[in-house]
Amino acid sequence: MADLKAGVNQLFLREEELRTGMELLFYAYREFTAEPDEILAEIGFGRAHHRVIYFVGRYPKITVSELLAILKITKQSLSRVLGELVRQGFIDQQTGARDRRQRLLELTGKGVELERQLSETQRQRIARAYRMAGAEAVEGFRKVMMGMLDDEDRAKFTPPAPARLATKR
Amino acid sequence: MADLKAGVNQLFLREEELRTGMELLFYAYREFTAEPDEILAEIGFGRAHHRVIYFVGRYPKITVSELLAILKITKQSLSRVLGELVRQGFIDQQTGARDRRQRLLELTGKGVELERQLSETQRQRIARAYRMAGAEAVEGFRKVMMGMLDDEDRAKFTPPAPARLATKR
DNA sequence: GCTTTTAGGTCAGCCATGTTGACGCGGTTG
DNA sequence: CAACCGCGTCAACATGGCTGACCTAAAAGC
Repeated sequence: MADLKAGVNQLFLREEELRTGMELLFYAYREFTAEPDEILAEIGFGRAHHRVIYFVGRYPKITVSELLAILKITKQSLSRVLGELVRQGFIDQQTGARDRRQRLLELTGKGVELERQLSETQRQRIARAYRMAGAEAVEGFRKVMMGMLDDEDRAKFTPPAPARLATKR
Repeated sequence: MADLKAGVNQLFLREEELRTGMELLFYAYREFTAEPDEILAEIGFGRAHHRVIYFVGRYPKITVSELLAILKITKQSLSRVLGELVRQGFIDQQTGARDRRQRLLELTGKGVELERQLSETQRQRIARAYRMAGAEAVEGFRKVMMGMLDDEDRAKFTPPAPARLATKR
């Protein structure tokens, strides 16, 4: 009887624990994107533009197909926002040297500035959370988050050389 | 000189650390929603329907305004998906006893079944991540995630009585 | 008891961002 | 030189946000 009760209770706790995880992800993601979204709205951009700017800043000289592989959207969807960013001078395209079909993407000065501005609040939010939680908690956070990813995405974090560096350019 | 170098290196690590946090959130959220999205697409629903079903399941007899406060969308947006869910028999509305203007929302059997099906993959994903990372890591994960929230959302987790229980019904 | 506020719904239209499908151009490669 | 590939583009559609206007019925305030 006591055993049964303990079992039930454990199941309940587990259920609660899992729900907590789901909700933390939902709320955190929403608040994480809220502030940049406001800035973006002012200049007529959306979250999609932020993602492109972020990853182009993260991986300078990234090709369009590499970017597509990261974002996992169609090239038509990417094209819309990328085109605007290029036309408005936030991103530069240069023809690949080795393969002249490729467009290597890079932030302009203006692009770097916007990226910095957009990500600043997010960086602060994370930095605050890390500081409040402590180094050990951060390690746990990373472990759990990694565990949520599929192998493909997990690979982007583990190796000394991220996937793209293994790709011929 | 050594000090300077250490400082620079620490800054770099910090920058990398923060970027890692941002990206973990991006990838994890995307994969977290991918599987339910597929199921939803088959029955002509979208992610918005899932959110409504989830929170109605989580808080049976929740009112429309409480739901709006959680989701932080407009009532017109909610109305669209909630209406479909009610008409198709996934959610029941009953008039509030104390306040007859209120519609208390509840999942039907059909709704419970769909909720279970949708959340199952997410539960598994989280359970897997928790299991792989260990109890201590989970505690760290929770701490960091909580630190990312604004006070308002954080309050939903901390108290023995969630905000809605303090609300008169 | 009358007025105001509140809970909820509805119509209409706009926007951002995702999708599919088809097609074109130029560069690379077997 | 043919086939494939990287990239771009046109067109059409769906989802899910948004604003603004307007409605009913119930509750609350005076």
